Amino acid sequence: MDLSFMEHDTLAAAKAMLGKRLTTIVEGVTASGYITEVEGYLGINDKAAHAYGGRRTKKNEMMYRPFGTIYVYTMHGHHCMNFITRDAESPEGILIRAVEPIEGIEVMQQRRGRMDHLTDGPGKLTQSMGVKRELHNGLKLNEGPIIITEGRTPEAIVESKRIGIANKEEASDYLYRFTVKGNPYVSKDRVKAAANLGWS
DNA sequence: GCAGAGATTCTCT
DNA sequence: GAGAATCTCTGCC
Repeated sequence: MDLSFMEHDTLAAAKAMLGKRLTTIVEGVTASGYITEVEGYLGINDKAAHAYGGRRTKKNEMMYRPFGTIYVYTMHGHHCMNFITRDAESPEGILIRAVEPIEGIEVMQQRRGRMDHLTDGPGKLTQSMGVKRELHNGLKLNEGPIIITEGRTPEAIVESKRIGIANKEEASDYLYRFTVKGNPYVSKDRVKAAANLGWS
């Protein structure tokens, strides 16, 4: 699909990312899900972002690549996946925090070593979908094993504070986390599932 | 060369 | 709700 919606406005792109179908093909196995939760990270001026103040290191180098680049980092032994927006002048990106599983449930369960809670968190979905820093950091969306295509449309979008950055001063209060209202496949909050899981 | 932190997850209380 | 597990990179000594 056309990725040009990621070229200019990161927060608009983050909201547009909800409902897109994310597919990975790793070790010959396909897994996919609808994106249900994302967070925006606004680079230079965002104290919670890895690129705050223009900080540029070996670890966050991929944030300075063009929109459509995949940035995978590890922390506490888990992998987190971001889609980079804009360009080298604006090192911004979208953290993919949760998806609703569609395809490859069995391999997700196998990779996770459990039957539920497969993709309702940033470290969980990368584990379920086989995403690893050493394999996928720096690749381009839709030019390799990680693909997004059109999916579903959220009935409504909920804005909330980002998770895990409580000590980032004013940036802690930014409402840059977006979830599909009524979809239970999201991190942290226990959401009462809507009849259609929040899709229109 | 090493201490410490981090956009997390799991388990137990 | 708190604490441990666990891994890489950064920053400072």
